[in-house]
Amino acid sequence: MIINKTHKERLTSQKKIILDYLKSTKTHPTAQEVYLAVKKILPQISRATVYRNLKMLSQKKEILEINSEVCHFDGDTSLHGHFVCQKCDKVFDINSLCRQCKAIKKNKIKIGKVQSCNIIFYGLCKKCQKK
Amino acid sequence: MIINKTHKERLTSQKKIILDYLKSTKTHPTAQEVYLAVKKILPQISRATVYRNLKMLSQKKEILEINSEVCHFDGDTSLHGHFVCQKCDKVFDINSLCRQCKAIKKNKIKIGKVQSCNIIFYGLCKKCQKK
DNA sequence: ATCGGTGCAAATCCTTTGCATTTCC
DNA sequence: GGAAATGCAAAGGATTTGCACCGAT
Repeated sequence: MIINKTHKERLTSQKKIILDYLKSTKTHPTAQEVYLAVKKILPQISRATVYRNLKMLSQKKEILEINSEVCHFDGDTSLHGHFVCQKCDKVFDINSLCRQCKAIKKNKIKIGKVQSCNIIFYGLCKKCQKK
Repeated sequence: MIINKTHKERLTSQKKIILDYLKSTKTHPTAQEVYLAVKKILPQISRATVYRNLKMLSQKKEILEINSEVCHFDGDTSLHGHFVCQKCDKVFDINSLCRQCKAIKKNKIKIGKVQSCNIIFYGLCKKCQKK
């Protein structure tokens, strides 16, 4: 007799704090920045745990991975684009996305089934332009 | 008296072959794949040279960097998007980009000056869906 | 002849993994 | 109590760098 084991995921304090941090910030932190921020609350946390949780959370679409040159994370999973400054490496939200990108996101494409997207513009932010 | 030195870039056979390869293929190769392909023509080439040239060429916008989970390169620098299959890691071109993305690409944005963009959709390609 | 580019090997950086231990349900 | 998650340290993989030599202009 085969028993259907339900491998249930557990909510550890580490995971909760990582997710809370990402939902509360708008800075689009890197894995390293998440690690440092969470370390202030849980000083004994290891990088491995942060990486494992970030990977799991983005697989389950609870957070968004922004694959620019260095990977950033976003707790806001609504459809929006990003602007990355090539000088200061800051990430900004771009909320005005057109119908066509939204249509592609919603599977309206011949190539395959779309699950997520990354719309990134690179350039110099206002602040860095003035320097 | 200050002499304006013109640090002139040289066209080495290595750089030419790397660029030719990228312009001739539509497979969006990774750095490793470029290395292997170019190695067939120039067996003594080193990875360092490939990395150095790829970086230089994309900085000068002669090629395009596609920052998905693993970085791919594209010799076609015209404005277009990509679809990356999360199973087979193949990259497909998406040529229908919306007016708004084109407008953003053309600097019409408050956040800063746009220099390049990366529009990537992730999902399963037709072939992998059938498996 | 100059000095930018190359090849090599070592260094670095980011991320993953194996394993003993802890902790959530 | 038992599986899932953690912390640690070590491994892995991709990319960069230092340096002596080579070769394009």
